[in-house]
Amino acid sequence: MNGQVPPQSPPQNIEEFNDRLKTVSTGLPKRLRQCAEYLAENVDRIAVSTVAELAAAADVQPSAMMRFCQIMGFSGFSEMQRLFRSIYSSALPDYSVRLANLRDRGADSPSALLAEFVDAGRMSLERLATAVDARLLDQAVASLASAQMIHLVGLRRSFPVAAYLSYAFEKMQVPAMLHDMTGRMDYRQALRPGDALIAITFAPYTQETIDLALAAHAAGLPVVAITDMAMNPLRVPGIVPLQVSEVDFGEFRALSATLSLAITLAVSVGSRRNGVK
Amino acid sequence: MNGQVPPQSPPQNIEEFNDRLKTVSTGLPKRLRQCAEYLAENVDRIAVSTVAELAAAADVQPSAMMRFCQIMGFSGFSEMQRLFRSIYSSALPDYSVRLANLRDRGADSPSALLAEFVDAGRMSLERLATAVDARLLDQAVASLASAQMIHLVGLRRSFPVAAYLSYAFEKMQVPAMLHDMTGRMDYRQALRPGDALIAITFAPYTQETIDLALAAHAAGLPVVAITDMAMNPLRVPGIVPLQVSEVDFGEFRALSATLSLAITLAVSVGSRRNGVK
DNA sequence: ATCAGTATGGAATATTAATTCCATTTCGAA
DNA sequence: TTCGAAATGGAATTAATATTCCATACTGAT
Repeated sequence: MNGQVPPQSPPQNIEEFNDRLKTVSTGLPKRLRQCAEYLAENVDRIAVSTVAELAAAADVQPSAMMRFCQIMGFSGFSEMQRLFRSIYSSALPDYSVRLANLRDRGADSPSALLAEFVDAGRMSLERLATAVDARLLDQAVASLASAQMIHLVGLRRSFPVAAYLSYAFEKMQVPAMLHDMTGRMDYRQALRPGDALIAITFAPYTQETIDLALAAHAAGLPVVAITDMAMNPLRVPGIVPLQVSEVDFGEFRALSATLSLAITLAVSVGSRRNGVK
Repeated sequence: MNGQVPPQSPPQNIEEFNDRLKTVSTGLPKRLRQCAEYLAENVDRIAVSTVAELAAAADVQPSAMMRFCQIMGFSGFSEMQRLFRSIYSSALPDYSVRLANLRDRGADSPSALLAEFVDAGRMSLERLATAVDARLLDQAVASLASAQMIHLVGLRRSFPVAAYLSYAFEKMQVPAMLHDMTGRMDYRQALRPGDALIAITFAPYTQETIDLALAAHAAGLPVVAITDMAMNPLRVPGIVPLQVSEVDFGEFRALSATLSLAITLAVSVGSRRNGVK
């Protein structure tokens, strides 16, 4: 019954894929139905598996899977996989290129720029939601919740984040001290046993932040680091690393993801301390 | 120096991968460093790309990428990819599913909270993108671009925004002054003809911010107000109102939309001043 | 039970990607 | 400046993977 594949343009996105899956899957013979069912339930595996793997998991022959791909409107498995791979990495198209294009078209009006930042912000938030390590987050909250005083350090680009944390902790009556380095004074003698520290720093890393964080760590205080990449100077054993990769635009980033993470940390610590559920 | 790869067991998970990345990346030659940097920032692409694609994106030859994989302790690219593919299929389906998972971990867990903030942030950004008045934005940029000096005021909850603007302007060498009210001193005599002011305030409005903004306005300076509601104390003729309605969660908000608007303003003003197209 | 039309399994082939190898270039010490 | 070692680019090789093909097994109508 499904021998002849009607010449059809392949699905371009998940919705089209699902639609086609639905319409196609009525009256499919056994093996092809297995394919449909397996793929419907395991959409996320398509991007990272080979036909052979998927076929084995669906308990059919690779050739059956191939036929199914064609019935779905793709030229073959590769084309289908291409769709899912592109969707998967949609969280990171090349922003600088897009922006360059936008500017070349003379569309550098403030509103166009805003659209870019909004977009970048949304992507950053999505990445944060998918990439955050819940275990590390729990760990960070636990170590901060029992601290006598929470020291905050973040300079230059990261200063707003530290400042916001300071505001949030004050609101929740959690003792916190913002090290803003005014007057080049680094109140590091304020770090006392029983305290903890949150350090926020992004490439290019600010030395003062690193120094204070390492000093606290050396003194045996719990340290939580909010940073960007995997390779950063605060990646040392014992420091809880919370990684945020903000999609940025040139030298600037909107800090959406970073602030969301920070506020989460603050509220979690605050409610745990105050016994609020 | 990196010719001989010490026989080493390959990283088994992201943590180990990151650790190894860190230790390895000191004193790497040019091309290999490019690999390290690219991969560090694009970890999520590894699962769904070919060596050739990654190499091209990192602007190196495939063989360089292969060498890097070996330095990382893998037998080759395939083994490294295997690690990321296995993590992918277990850890993250799609974003919305992931959010649901985060929430499922218990209502008061940090991860659940993070999901809420991420969601709130996204909604705020969407609203901002659709609700912003392009004309007012243009007007704000125009009046700021010609100012001699830009004064910034935002206290308490809004302070991080003012601080970030201050950072951004400094980066772009636009003269700006952050009125942070330390020591309860309000340098209002610093407001001079030819200057302009950006005031950021949200309900409950901080009196000092209002005062300074009104003083500037009375002195005939252009004033741009970043605020929430339509009815706010700065809604007076002559003050350019930029409205942001941040969706908040509990008592706190992540400021995603506000910061995006702020950074847009800063970059627009900066590039108009510096004549950058 | 027989036949025509499908469906299926599995091996054969074509394609694409990973990996290696080596000639050439670059870098740094003498 | 010269030499040797390390790094690099790119082509050649090898391995893996997708895709096709066809002989065989079903299925259901007569």
